[in-house]
Amino acid sequence: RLRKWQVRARAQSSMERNLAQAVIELERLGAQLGLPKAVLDRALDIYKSALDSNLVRGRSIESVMAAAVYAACREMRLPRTLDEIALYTRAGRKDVARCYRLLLREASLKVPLPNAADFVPRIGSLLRLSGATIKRAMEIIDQARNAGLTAGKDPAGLAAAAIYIAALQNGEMRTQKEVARAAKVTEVTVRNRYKELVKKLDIKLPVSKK
Amino acid sequence: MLRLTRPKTATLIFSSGKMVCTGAKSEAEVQKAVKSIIKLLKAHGIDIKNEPVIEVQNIVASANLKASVDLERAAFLLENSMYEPEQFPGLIYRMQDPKVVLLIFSSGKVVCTGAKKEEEVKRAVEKIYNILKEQGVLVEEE
DNA sequence: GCTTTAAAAAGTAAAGT
DNA sequence: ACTTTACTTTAGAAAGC
Repeated sequence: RLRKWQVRARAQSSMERNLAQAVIELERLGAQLGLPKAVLDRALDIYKSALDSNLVRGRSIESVMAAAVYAACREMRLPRTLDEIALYTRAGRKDVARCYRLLLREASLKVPLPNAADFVPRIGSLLRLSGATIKRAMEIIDQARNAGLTAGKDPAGLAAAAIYIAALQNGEMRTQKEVARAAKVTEVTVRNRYKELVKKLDIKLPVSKK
Repeated sequence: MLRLTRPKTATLIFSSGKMVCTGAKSEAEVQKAVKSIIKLLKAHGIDIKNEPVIEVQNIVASANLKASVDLERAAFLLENSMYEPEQFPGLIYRMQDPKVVLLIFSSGKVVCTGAKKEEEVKRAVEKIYNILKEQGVLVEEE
């Protein structure tokens, strides 16, 4: 009986130690990514459930926490790409992605599909665009979705293209390079998405150059 | 661990005598590849007395459903699926009956992997086609 | 668990013209 | 801008780390 008690105490203390380090990791990630407290709280909850499902065994606290943060961001529709989060962790994005898949399967976590519109506000504010342009970009994304042009495409790339078009239409032109940098995708991706949107949604552009 | 290429295959050869042959398009191609490898080994003074026992471990096949797929709805409706367009454009569907994994794309193209028999591939492709059709996520065109 | 091998799908990326 | 090469995902076996 004493043995049983000791085993339980040992397990509990190791869990507490793990959690304590995880919180330190969470605070570091949260500060570097500039995430609101609500997201961090949710990430901690996800991490705790992962801990209870023993899925942290054998992998780094760092990657599991990064995966939990990514999941929390998606749940709260606060766009952060997996690569962005992986940038601040020692483990590579491959490891974080693996932990994220583990959370989905083993911890039966349900995360909503990423919506390109969720990326618009942040990209828009980085480019100091007006509310009207941001609204317009979201409308374009809605149209694209209804036209079935979003399947399989990177939401960040779609958001970037929609913003590029909206800005052009509202006379707040930003270069493809600027938009690409803000959205963290390449110029080529912005260009490809932009061309497809203009063609298939027959969007008319103001005095265009090419 | 050596690597050779002949009839468009790559083979890993282990000291135990076991080999892993990949890249062949048919079982007949595997037979040809294994025979030529044995011939090659013998030519280099390595004797092989037993006949090779060949087992198919995995078949990778591509198919075309000839209809586009609404991946967002499919991801929502299918239980064993994973769709993360941020990381990969295809929907990953783990089928239990023929135990295979299917990568489903919005174009209607499909990749089936994990099967050990051609018949399983056919069954799996027909099965997802019907599942997708019943779920109303197939947009027949053409 | 990781490593190596091959192939397909579609998207994104990077480098060289 | 276009092209080429390459990497993302999936499965499976082998033997060793």
